[in-house]
Amino acid sequence: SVQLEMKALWDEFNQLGTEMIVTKAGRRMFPTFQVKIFGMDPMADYMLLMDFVPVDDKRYRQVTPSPGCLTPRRYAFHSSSWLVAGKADPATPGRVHYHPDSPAKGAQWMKQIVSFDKLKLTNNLLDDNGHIILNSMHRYQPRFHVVYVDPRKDSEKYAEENFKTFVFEETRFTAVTAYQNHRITQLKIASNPFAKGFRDCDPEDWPRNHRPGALPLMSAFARSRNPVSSPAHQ
Amino acid sequence: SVQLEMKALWDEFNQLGTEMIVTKAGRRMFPTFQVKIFGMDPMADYMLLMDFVPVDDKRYRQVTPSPGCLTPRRYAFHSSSWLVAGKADPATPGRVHYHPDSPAKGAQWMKQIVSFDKLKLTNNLLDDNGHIILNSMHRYQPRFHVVYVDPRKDSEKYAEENFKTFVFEETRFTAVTAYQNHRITQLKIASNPFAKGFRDCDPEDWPRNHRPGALPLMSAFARSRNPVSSPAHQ
DNA sequence: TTCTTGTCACCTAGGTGTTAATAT
DNA sequence: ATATTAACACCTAGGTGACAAGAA
Repeated sequence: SVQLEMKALWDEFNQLGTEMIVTKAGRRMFPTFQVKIFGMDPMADYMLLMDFVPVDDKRYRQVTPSPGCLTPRRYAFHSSSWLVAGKADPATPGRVHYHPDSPAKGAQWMKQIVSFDKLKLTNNLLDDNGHIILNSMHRYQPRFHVVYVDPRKDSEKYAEENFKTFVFEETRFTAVTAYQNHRITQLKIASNPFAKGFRDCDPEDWPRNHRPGALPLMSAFARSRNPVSSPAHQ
Repeated sequence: SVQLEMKALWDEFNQLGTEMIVTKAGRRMFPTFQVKIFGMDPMADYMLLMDFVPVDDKRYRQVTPSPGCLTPRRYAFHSSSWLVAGKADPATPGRVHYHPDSPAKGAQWMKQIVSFDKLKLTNNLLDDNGHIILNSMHRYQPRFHVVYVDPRKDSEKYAEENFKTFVFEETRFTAVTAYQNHRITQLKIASNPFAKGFRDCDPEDWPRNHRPGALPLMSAFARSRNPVSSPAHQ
C-alpha cells in the first residue's frame, strides 16, 4: 500500500484548483509528489515510476471579470473560475518518469519517503530532456506505478500481475504557463521555500511552525476540510 | 580498463604534493576522482566503489622556516616540505564508499564519466554519516574497485575473480585539517570553481579557457611535466 | 609550536514568482 | 484578449579557503 505525503497541503491546493507551471526548460511540481510505501518484499527489485493522464478531453480558458470588481487591479485579469474552451488539443507524447533510484530493493524503497523531486513538467513537444510533456490549460491526473522486477525468464508473461497503480485524486492539477488563480499563487508562495522571497506577511516562523495537523496553512484561505485519510484508488 | 579524468590536473597537484582537507562534517575531494570505464559487459550489473589505503606507516609534520625568509609574512609558518614525525597513528575504520548509482548495468556506467563527487573525507573517528575516515597528517592512496554482480547462486565462491582494482598513483594525497603548502592552496583556488571568491588575478576566462592539453594551469607554477599517460596499476 | 575547530564572506548551482515583451 | 516566453531579483542548499580562537 502507498501513503501520500503532505496530503494536507495537497488537499489545500486541490480545494483551490491546483495549478502547475509548465515551461520549455521544465519545471518541478509543487507540492512534490512523495509517498511512503508499505508491504513490499524487502529483497525483491522494484521500479517506481509516474505518468500523467488527462482528466477529461477539454481545453480550459480563463474568464475575464468586468473591470471595477473586488479583485486588486494587478490581478484584474485573473479570476478563479475556469471555462471549458473546447475539445482537448492533440495528446502529448505519453512519457513516463522513472524514479532515478530505480531499480532498487523493496527494503530500500520502504525505509524512507520516496520523493519525485527530479520530475519536471514541460510544454515543449520536442523536449529531449526526458521531461513529462503536458498541454497547457489542460487538466491532468498524476499516477504512481510500482513494477515488480520478475526474476523469471518469461517475466513478460506476468507483466499484468507484476505492477500496481496508485492514484491520488487530490494531486490533480491544471497545467498552466502562468498562474491563473491568485489564491494558488499565494499558497505556493506561502508553502514553497524557494518562493520565500515573495512573502510579505509574517516573515517569521514559516514553515518552522508548520507541523502535520497544524492547519490552516493560510488563515485567509482557511476553510472546512476533511481530516479523513483518502486511501489511493487502485 | 579505466581512464582517470582530469589527469593533467591531478599531475599538477601531485607534483606539488597533493593535500586534501578533512573536517568533522566531511569534505569533498578536489580534484574529484572521476573515471571513464571501458570493456564492461553492457548487460551485467556492477558495483563501483572506492577506498583509501595508507601509503606508508608514517606520521608527518610541517617544518617551520626561520623568520625573515622569502615566504610572505602571512604564510611564514607554512613551508612546502614535510618531515616524518614518527609511526602512523592507529588505523582508522577501513570504510569504503559505494558509488551511489550502484548497482547499475555496464552500459550505464560506460556511457558517461563516473564521478565520485559525493564522497567526503572526515577525521572524525565516530562519524556516522558513512564518510571516509582518515588520519590527518598521513598519506593515502585512493583505490577504485569494480565488482561484477555475479548472478550465480554460489557467487561467493567466485568473489576473487569478480572484482578488479585500479590504482592511480597521481591521486595520492596527504590528509590535512588546514593546507600546509601554499602552492597547493593557490592551485586549489585557481582550479576549483567553488573557491573563485579567493582569486585575485585574472578574474576573467578561468576555467573557460582551460581545455584538456591547454597546460600550464598556472603559469607561476608551470614546470616540466610528463605528457605520457600513466595506465592504472592493477 | 603545531594542529584542529568553528564561523564567515564569497562562490556555484539551481528553484521561485514577477514582470515586460512577444506571440497567437 | 489571452497565452507564452525570457530576463530578473530573490531565495535554498551547499562547496570554498581565510581567519581567529582553541587544543594538544
